[in-house]
Amino acid sequence: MHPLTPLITYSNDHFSPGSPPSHLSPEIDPKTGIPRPPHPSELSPYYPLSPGTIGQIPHPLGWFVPQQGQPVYSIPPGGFRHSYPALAMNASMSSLMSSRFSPHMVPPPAHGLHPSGIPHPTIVSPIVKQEPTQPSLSPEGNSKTPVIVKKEEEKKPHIKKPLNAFMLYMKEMRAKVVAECTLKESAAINQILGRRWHSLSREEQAKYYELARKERQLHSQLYPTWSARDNYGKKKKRKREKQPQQQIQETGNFVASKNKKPCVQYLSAEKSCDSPASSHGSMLDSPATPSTALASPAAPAATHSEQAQPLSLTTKPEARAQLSLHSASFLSSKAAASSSGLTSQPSLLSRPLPFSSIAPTALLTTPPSFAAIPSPQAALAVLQAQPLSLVTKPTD
DNA sequence: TAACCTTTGAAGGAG
DNA sequence: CTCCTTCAAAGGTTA
Repeated sequence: MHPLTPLITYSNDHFSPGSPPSHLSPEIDPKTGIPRPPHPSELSPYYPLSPGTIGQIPHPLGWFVPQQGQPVYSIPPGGFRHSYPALAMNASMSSLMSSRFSPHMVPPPAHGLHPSGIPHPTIVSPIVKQEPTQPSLSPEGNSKTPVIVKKEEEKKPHIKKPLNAFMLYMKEMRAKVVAECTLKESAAINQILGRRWHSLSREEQAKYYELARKERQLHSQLYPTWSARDNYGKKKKRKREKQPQQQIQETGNFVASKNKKPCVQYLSAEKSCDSPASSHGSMLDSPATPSTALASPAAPAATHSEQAQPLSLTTKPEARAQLSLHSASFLSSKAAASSSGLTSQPSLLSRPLPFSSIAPTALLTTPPSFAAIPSPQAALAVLQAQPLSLVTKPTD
């Protein structure tokens, strides 16, 4: 499918399996307990920019011209050769950097700069799906100076959002799932991936969270003035009348997440190849009984909550609902106990459970015990079977 | 041809 | 602070 394997650089050799928390902990924001952006000095080892990577920035359309006084990429006629000033060059060049953010930032590298050539740049050519014209600009285009300048600015390449943990995971695993399944629709594949994501072990998810964090760091370093808001409107607006929340309220079905097409449509189709997945990633075609893989005699009680919401305490309504349903057991679990800050810091609930906030020992000693529930669907069924009224506020 | 679908997570704006 | 919206990838499907 993909001529080039995306996320090549995200292979395990960039991780030290099982070690994420150890180097994450120092980056916890003392205030929030959330992993904070590292100091620039911390960044270089992860995202060292090679002359090549800088050189991969696309055409100097003028958007590189320092804006707001930021020191940025002054592009020599021959292309970028200088390192990004804010970042130290390092021989150990993170391939992440070169592959994720650079590939298409550059005209074909004269000296073979992007070995990976991974086709999923953060920056895409300005030609890509830009609004046909700049509405804000005068259609006549008679004036020049201010308009042109503005035009130049608006012509700046579309800087894409950095991929989040799940997106990174999807890129890495999609090919596998596609290969294992007969399915081809991305929507279906994504559903499978979503379930497998939840079945990943904490350690494995931590890898992707960490990667995503690094991506964001690098992204922010490369494009200090970029805002996610910049991309708003770049995509055609969806023509959905009903918002997910509205739908949920209307239906009263707290599990009917997102008001999207019934998952059944895809899930039923992918049944054949979808497996509850394990943390081994090699169980794409494993039977529907993951128990053998993850058989963990201990911790049967925490199974529900972990299965339903193994890691992410997202802001999604359904997720919160699930969390609420199981908050008691969840909070009484070992993981919860290890991250005692959870209860005292509500803000933590609004984002993925920061791995760095979890004691490394907890990450390592609380293996996902999904075995008790045969499948995510089963877990969901359990959740659905529990009336909301049963929600009890966890009391300590 | 372009939007939709589907997933999770991040970010930003509104209230 | 909470809630909501948008976008990120991807490719078959649909209008």
